[in-house]
Amino acid sequence: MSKSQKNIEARKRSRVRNAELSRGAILEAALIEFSEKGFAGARVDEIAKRAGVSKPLLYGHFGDKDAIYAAALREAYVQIRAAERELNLNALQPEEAVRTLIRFTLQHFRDNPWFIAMLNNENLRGGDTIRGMQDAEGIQNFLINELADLLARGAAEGAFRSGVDPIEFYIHVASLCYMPVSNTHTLRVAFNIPMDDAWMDRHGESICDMVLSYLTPRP
Amino acid sequence: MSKSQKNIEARKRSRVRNAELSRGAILEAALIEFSEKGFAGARVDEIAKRAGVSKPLLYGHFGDKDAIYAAALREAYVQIRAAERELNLNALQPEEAVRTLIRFTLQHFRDNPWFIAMLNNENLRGGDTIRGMQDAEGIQNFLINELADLLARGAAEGAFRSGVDPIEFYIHVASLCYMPVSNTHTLRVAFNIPMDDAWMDRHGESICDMVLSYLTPRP
Amino acid sequence: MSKSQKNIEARKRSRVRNAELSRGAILEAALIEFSEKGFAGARVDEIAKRAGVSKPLLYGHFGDKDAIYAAALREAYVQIRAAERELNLNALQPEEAVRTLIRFTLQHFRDNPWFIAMLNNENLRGGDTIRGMQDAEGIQNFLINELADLLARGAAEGAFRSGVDPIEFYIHVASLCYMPVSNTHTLRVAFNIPMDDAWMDRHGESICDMVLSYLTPRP
Amino acid sequence: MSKSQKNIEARKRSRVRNAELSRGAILEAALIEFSEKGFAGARVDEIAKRAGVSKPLLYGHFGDKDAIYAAALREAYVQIRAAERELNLNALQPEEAVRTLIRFTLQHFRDNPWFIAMLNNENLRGGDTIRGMQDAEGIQNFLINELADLLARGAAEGAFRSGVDPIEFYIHVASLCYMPVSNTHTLRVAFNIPMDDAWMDRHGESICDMVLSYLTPRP
DNA sequence: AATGAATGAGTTTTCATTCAT
DNA sequence: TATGAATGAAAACTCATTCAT
Repeated sequence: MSKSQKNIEARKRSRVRNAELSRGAILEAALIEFSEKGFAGARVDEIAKRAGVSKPLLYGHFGDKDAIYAAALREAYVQIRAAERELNLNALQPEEAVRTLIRFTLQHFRDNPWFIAMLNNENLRGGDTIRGMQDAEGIQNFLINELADLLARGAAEGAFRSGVDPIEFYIHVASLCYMPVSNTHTLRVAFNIPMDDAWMDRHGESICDMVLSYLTPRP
Repeated sequence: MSKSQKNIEARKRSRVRNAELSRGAILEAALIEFSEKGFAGARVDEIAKRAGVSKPLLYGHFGDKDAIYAAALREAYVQIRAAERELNLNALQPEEAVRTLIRFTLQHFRDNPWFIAMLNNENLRGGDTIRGMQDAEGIQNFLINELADLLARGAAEGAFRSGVDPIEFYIHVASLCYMPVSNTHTLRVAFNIPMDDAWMDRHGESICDMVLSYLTPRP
Repeated sequence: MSKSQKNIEARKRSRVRNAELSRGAILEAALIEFSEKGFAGARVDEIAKRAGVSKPLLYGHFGDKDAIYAAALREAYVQIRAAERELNLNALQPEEAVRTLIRFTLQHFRDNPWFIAMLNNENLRGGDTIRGMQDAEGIQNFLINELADLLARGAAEGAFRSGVDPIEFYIHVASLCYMPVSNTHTLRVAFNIPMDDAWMDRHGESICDMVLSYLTPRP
Repeated sequence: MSKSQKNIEARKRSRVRNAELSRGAILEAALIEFSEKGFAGARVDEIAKRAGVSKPLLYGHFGDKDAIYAAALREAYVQIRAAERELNLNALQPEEAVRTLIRFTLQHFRDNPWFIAMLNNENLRGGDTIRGMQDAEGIQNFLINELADLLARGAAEGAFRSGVDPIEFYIHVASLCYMPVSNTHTLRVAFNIPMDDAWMDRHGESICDMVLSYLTPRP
């Protein structure tokens, strides 16, 4: 479950003591640790060691384990939102844009398993932490706005049926892409299937088919 | 996250010493505890207390925390499979059968959140335990067989397109129903939507639309 | 650390429930367990399992772990005394008798490591149990009497110096034979020597030399 | 079974946090506890309490109970070797040197019963720990070298027979001095003898007689 | 006489958190 | 700002012993 770890590296190199670097290094370490072990399984010691920081420093920055977790969860969203901004659906034909969105979403989940892990953990915990996050609401507005434009454009061109709610639609797409990644291990065993890259790629195309058949207007 | 607790109740009532009853009570308690807290967060003390049993008895029956967890995971599948057998898709028209399957699956996940919790936890742990389970492979054969029959029947009648793989198809259905339940909390905040029963019911119908549009043959 | 285990076998064969057989089987099992693990390390469960007996039966016979230990310690002496009665020093020339005694003693310790283990454990415990044993005093009278005869005979024949105290003498002999067996492991490492059968045999002859040079009258 | 406890005392006096001092205090406490109760009977709680230290600190320093035991065993050898260096046999006439060695060895064992206890425990455990000790081999080289010199000198002067192996010789001496101390309790009961200081002193002289008669050249 | 089922009281070990410098 | 040293509280697991049949 690799992550950028820019700050961790930077902090280790620099002899200068820099609060911001420390903070960033701790966040990256926390993200790794929490996503790999869950909240209860994560160890503050391990986060400190990974960040190359003493525990008192870590506590000084964040307060307690809950606060570190909350910061790491927010960091997960920050990082994932940054990646999503690279998507530019406006430049593509509607149908192609949908295929691009789906392939991107699936690949995105496959590439960043720590994000899925953080979401799953947070949901298992009942969402207490994200509910308390100040600026969390509307956290994925960017994507939803892009999608709303796309759906409108497709409907205007006659390529898509009209009246599709962008949020509901996005949840369908996210569901179809999320679950095979999130539940890889249990699916592999329960259905005795490989769940390797080839399978996943094929499954992605199947998702495209389903979604597009849904969008295509009926005669 | 309520669960049946039949054995727990029975054990409390009976004055008789009965190993099987104790085992069952422990399993029920373990299922509750592990699904609510995850592996690392679960407390053996709590399982014992909930089962109305001493810790040594619990360890005597299962060995260690890992073994209790493994038994609880298997129990989750056992219980969920039992419920699935009540579904009888053969008696329905193909399209109606698909709607029934989807509504059942969604409701099933909503009614048994402990099952989703167990699956998520196991996937977060990397699937180590289910991979080691002896009889786990092909764990959902019953459902897949029912589905294969249904898809074949629909195709024969001209109601469905042909060539749909039942496993792939089931994974789509499961994905669409699973994620909104599993990720209720983060979705609620990220998209600022209610995620209540009404929303969920509507979403279920939307899933039906998508899946049926996928199955419907193109002209 | 093999032991006769006659009773254990007999009990397992017999379908008849026999209190004496059970007692014997428990004692043998206890002797093995206590000599291998010491008092604190020994497990009552293990004793019961080895004896093929339920724990309540075991407790019914002896009372508690201390009592089992006390019975096993007595049993150790009973068994070792039985073996010593096979020695017949009277039939031999004095010098040969001493060599025989030494070789026997050394071999005896090598063959019955559980005896040494029981003695060491009891001494580590401060001898509380043997001090409380009723008939323990003068537990090795047989050997001492044989020795007293031997020394007197040797002195009368001019082969040995006179005035050697049989108990003190026996303690020297026992010391020389006991320690290399009892401390095999630490000696092997501390002096980097093999402590194998060949070494032990040679050491036995060296003990004979020392003891006989002590007994031999000076000019 | 008293021991020096220098570090324990020092740590209690000082308000300063000092890892080395803590380590030393734990070692002293562990040596006491393990020698009094054996490995299985020793309590980590008790070691911590005696050292005036919390359990986590103790585990932080050593790892687990096995590791504490291993460190205590090494410490036992370290302390006993230190004491042995005070012996200076070179300055004495050969015969007097042997008497001095024997009296010292016996007194050494009487004064430091924890050392005998540690050795006995380790041997009861099968020597697993000492076998794994890195620098354990040749642990008593100093004494053996002194002895080799002494035996050579005695032989050169005609006081001793020649060809006596120093290790074998030392094992005889150690055996004669070790067993009466190690087995005091069982000997007392088995032979109904006092085993008090007077008896022990007399026994020491008897050991001198035996050893010197062995060393004395025959005509 | 005998035992499967059960447990109170520990025992080792861990972990989030703080102290002293 | 930073950290090595330290710990209270709790967690997993064990064990001698007893209950109910």
